Amino acid sequence: MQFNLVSKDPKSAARAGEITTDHGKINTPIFMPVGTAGSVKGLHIHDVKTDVNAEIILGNTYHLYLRPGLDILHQVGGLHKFNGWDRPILTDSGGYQVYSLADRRKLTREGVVFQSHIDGSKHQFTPERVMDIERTIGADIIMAFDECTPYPCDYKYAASSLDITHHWLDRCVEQVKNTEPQYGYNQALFPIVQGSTYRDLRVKSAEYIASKGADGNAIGGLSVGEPHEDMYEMTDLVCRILPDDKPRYLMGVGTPANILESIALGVDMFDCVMPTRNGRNGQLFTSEGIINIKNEKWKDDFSPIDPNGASMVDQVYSKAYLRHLIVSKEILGAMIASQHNLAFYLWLVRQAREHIISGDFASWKNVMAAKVNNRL
RNA sequence: GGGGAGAUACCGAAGCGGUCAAACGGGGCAGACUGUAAAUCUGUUGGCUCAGCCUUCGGAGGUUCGAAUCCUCCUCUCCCCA
Repeated sequence: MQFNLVSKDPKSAARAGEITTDHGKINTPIFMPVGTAGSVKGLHIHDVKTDVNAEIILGNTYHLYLRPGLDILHQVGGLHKFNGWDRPILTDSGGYQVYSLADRRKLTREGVVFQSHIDGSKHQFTPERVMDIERTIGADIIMAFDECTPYPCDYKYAASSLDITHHWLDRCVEQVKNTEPQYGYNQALFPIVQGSTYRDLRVKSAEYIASKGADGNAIGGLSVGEPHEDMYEMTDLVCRILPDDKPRYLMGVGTPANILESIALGVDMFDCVMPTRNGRNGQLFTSEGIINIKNEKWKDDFSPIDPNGASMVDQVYSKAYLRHLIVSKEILGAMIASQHNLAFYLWLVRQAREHIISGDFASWKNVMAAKVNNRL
């Protein structure tokens, strides 16, 4: 994997770049649709590619390991072959499930024992095991196994958790070094900075992660309920330490405004379930602001979902029709809303990239960040 | 013509003398959702000058300290028999 910086914004830390993988190039800053179980919920892979114009999508190690399981993924030749997506894929390691499934797992320095949310069966995830699983899934970018700490998180816990995450990272690096990709293309390991909302822990972690010389670096443990100011403060702090010539990935972020602000701090990659999950629940993100399409006021608004929208669905369907579909719990409603939101997110990061290259990102960002936060 | 059952808030449906402005569903309205245990979850849903008051359980009377709940008549629905 390679990263080339294309352009830097003179008035902020924003940059435009290009990641090259064996499955093609990724223009940064980029938003990566989340496809936890091997599918971007509600969308055909064809639409993710040609309508949303996604350049890379996510898969999840924990979920894919449980279902369909490694046998199937190995038989078919990896996730790309399985779901038909021939562009880059990134897999999260299950570190987020250490957080979100906290009441069904036991964490030790050795690893984590999960109780499956599907059938209750027990499974052990160690850094070595997770690397093996990510090898079998076959993503282009594989995430180190970490603990995403909750918020709030007391200092003592955050510090000891960080120590474990760093220890696990060493083991991930070692395991990746000692194993080969299974399908003939390369896999890049991204380590993850943790440290909750504590400056000294974040600095310590960022310095440690930077010292590993990975192809790209991630910032985790944010957007878990902390105030936005804390999230930006930590992101800023960490971005100043992580190497400039490697992509920076802010995990799990976020709202359109979060993404714009974080790009300004030097982040290159994002992922979030928000466009799909919130879309299914009737929340639309548009260039003019946020719409709760379930609200009564849209019932007779026959204008396009988003007149400036980048997706086919924006032109074809009206707000009133989409409201009807969502309110009626029609599957198509969830599909349209998800597709619209993802297309908007991808449009937004493409715009950001263009403005970084043209040199007016900072001023554009300030206007746009306010606009996308409007409640319509 | 004869016999029986029933009418409760937007809808369905509990309640069968006080703790009932009335359970529970649905619908309506609003909110939440950030590396997806989420096509999920939460709040609210008679009115008002709102820790109190007013009007409500088909209609009109009545019994009672007190009625959605008991009695009488009326209106309307549904079922069975002829």
